[in-house]
Amino acid sequence: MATQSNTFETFAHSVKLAEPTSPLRQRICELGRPVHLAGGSSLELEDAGAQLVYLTRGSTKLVAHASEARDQIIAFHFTGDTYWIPASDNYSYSVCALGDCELLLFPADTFLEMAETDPHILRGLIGQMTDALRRCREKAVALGRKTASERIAVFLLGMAERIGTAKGNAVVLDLPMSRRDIAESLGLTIETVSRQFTILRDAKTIQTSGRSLVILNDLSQLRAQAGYLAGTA
Amino acid sequence: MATQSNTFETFAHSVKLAEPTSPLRQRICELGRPVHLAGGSSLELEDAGAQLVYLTRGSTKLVAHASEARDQIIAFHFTGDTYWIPASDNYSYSVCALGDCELLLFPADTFLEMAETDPHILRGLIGQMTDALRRCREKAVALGRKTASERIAVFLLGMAERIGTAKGNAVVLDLPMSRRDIAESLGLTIETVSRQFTILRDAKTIQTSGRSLVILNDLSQLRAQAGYLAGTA
DNA sequence: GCGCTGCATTGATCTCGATCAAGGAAATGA
DNA sequence: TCATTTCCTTGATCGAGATCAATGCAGCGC
Repeated sequence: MATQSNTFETFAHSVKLAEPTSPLRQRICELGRPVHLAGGSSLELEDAGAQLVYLTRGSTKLVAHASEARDQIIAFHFTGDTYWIPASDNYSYSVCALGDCELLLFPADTFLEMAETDPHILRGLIGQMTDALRRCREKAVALGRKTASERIAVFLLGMAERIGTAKGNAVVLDLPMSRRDIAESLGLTIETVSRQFTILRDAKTIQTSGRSLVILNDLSQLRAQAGYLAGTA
Repeated sequence: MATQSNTFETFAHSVKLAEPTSPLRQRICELGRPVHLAGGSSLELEDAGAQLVYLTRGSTKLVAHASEARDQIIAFHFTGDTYWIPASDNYSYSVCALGDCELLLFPADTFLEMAETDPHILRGLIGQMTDALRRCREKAVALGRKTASERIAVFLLGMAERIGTAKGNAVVLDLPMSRRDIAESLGLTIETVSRQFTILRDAKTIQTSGRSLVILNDLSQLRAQAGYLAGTA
């Protein structure tokens, strides 16, 4: 069907697969399992090893499950992102849809085996991974050394960059994740997140409307609050 | 000189470079800059872009500098490790020697350009990066969701795996990093780290001798304290 | 419309780890 | 050997954010 071939189309473009006629490309596309995930539902992998995901449409959260009811959201992903789900080790990992999603799922080891001969794909993957690593390291700094208000500023700026739409000097954000998700991503509680939003609202740095709409009125204020190294653009 | 050629030798082995006669291998080895770092001294990169490091001998810490005097140690590395130093973005990064070190420094972009045609090397790099990413994600869980005592347990178990030597049921650790380093790696203060060591010592879970020697007497106790997912080996 | 349910906000209190402040032990150098 | 410095440990206090507890509000089915 049309949607499905489109799925492979955009994926092929994203990882720089060879032209459509290439046998490698065909083999890889056959490997990919298209999955539809309804909002709120999650992909439990039951120790199937590391997976490579291409997110065709929608937003997901990558969650690490620690002991008890303590989850840490490792990363959010949006339409067009390619990312790894690690095999479960000390924690188990799952992907959860924030809204309805379409994704392509590849067993990472088989994918790599197939791609072994194609430097283009490998190079593309390395790019994806350096990106993921950079983001994860920045997250580690935030979780290890930042206050609640700094973490919120970092979060909002990060979201602005990835899913914000400019509107004059302001940026409009339609957040697909709940307050709980934000809290679990930032190592805080829902209440703290909510209080920080209130503070920013009172300071006119942001406006909110309903549960998901946030307007960032003062980006430079947010940057000043983010605790970034002075003199960084 | 002998040491230097050994340096390249072990590096070539680590990233699966082709046999010694290969011209690519020669070019890559010429690209690598051997650096000696005295204990405590650090490699400031002054925004020279991302770097690839091969640590021939010694231990290093990879530090992210956030605003003011707040540093977060992203990772420790030991003899034989290959790792990326990200280009500075919102934070600046530096590598600091915990003791005397020998390392090989490559500009990441040039290295990748050269390696572009060699699937073996690319594949090796992907392996390194998935490892780094897994560790960084586990660190994010620890920093975001774990108590001080859990973090210490995670740290000790991690070190045991990487640089511990088994001694019967116990593991002997000769930690190359200071309490301050441990604190900066775990998002805690020196005092808290010290207190947690004292608690573990009082519980006979560990013994210490001098500043750097730690003996882990009860690994299963540490594992139980680490807050790992139940039922994980 | 109305009531139900789940999410978000706000307030009161508590707690873990940070901060402040001394001591004590180990490495370093004369 | 002793002095100096640096690092580590221990104690007392403080505070940011967690926890506990309502209350408010948005979305949804009826």
